[in-house]
Amino acid sequence: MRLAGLKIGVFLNYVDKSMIEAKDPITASDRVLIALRKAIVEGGIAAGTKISEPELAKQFDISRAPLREALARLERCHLIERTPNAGARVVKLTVAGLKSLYELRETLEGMAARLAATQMTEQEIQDVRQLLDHHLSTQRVREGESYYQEAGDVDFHYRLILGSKNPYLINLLCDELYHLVRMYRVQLGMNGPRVSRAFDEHKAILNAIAARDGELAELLMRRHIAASGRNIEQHLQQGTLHD
Amino acid sequence: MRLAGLKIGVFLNYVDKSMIEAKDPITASDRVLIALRKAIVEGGIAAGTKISEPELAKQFDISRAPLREALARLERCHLIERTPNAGARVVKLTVAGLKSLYELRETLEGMAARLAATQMTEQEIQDVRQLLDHHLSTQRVREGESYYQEAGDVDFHYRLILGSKNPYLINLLCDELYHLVRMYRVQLGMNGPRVSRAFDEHKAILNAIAARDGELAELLMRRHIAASGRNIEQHLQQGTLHD
DNA sequence: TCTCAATAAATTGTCGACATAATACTTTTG
DNA sequence: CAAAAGTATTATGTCGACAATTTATTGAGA
Repeated sequence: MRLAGLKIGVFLNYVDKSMIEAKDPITASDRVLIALRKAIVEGGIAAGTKISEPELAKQFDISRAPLREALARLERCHLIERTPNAGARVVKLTVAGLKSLYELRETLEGMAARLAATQMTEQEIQDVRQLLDHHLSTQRVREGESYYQEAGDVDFHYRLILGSKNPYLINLLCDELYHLVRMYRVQLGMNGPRVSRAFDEHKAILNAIAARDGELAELLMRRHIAASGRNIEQHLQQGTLHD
Repeated sequence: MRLAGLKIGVFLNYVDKSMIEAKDPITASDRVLIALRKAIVEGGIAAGTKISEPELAKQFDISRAPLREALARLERCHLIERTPNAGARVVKLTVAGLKSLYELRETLEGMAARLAATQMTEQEIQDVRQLLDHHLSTQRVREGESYYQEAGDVDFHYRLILGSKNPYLINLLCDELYHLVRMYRVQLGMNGPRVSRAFDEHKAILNAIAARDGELAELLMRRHIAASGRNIEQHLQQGTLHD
């Protein structure tokens, strides 16, 4: 399964084995990457913590070689920051960082929605519609079930991004930016009342795509992302995490 | 020198020592990264070539450890593609890849111009204006001098990107996408007649920014990028590089 | 007591070698 | 002769150890 020059293996980074069949012989580097990423995103390793290579290597019972490769990939996702000859630290969650991140995400997912309106096949659109209906009926979205909160929202955005058919954009959103976005959401306990409203917004976006109206799809997606960003920003400002 | 959470060391990837003072104690990995990147971008290592780790390590007289780190960073720039347990290959230049790349670049640099219109200081705008005037008078742009072709165009875009003040966007355009863009331009011998016209477009974009008109700046920048992309696409289609 | 220099400890960057998986080649079989 | 299976070779992934640099600690001097 290929996609215009980018192998599907790229999406191994996206969501754990559930959505994409995991590649069987996961290398040791991949294993610690997934474990470390989960720990960082979910706060198991606190934001701002210094990363100790010898300590982590011993903890995962591997050499420093595959660990360093995993760290390189974490840096690529902006989850850690490395300084030459000094070491790595887990990123801090800041208001300025969140704004910059969502500013970029708004543009990129808006672009994805616009492209999806012209690039998605009727079948793909139909599948997403079925996905939304399924979430609505089965998961009791309007009551704020956690399933939709997590996987449902992810799945919807995921399909539209893939629908753009632009491999660079896909790689960017699914691999390099998604985990940091999720880190903000998870560590700030995003279970807000926005869930049900987000569902309606998803439907509106899909309708625009089905109508092949790229401009409208982009506009609605940008608003959708912006609203989500403001929602997180509120939690971040009134939380304990300052600057 | 910091910039809202991203160290300036990031820009070491951008253009060799000329524009940003190079960090004195370059690590061995950095050295081979710069050398390899130059070789790939300029065609010294042909597109599509299989990368042999032992061979390159011997060639640069280093171990495989720093070489592999350099390769990881090259993959980050989309200059090579790695498959687990198989190896790495230099990317191929394709029409589809070029379109996807410029589709993304159009969006991102448009965003940069829009943000620059509100984020750049009057001093920074003045500096860019001075830069353009200097290029016009000294380098005889209108006759198609190669200096403007290379460094001048780079420098203009570079300053606007920095002017966006968005560290993620800056990192993306300057580190991850720029070298691949340059690879297309260099390997297709872009010395076209677009040079003088590009200069006028630069002036128009800067005027919009100076007027703090973000929407116009974005629109003009998008057209500017799109025209450049079409220009390269023509060379690519009629060249020897098919598919 | 505070500041600065010198030393000591720890960490990162690099090296050479081994284990495992992929590729190329040879041999066997239909 | 073609195709498939088995073997041989090469390359990638991983390991433990050394060198160079940074950070922490100690000591000296004002």
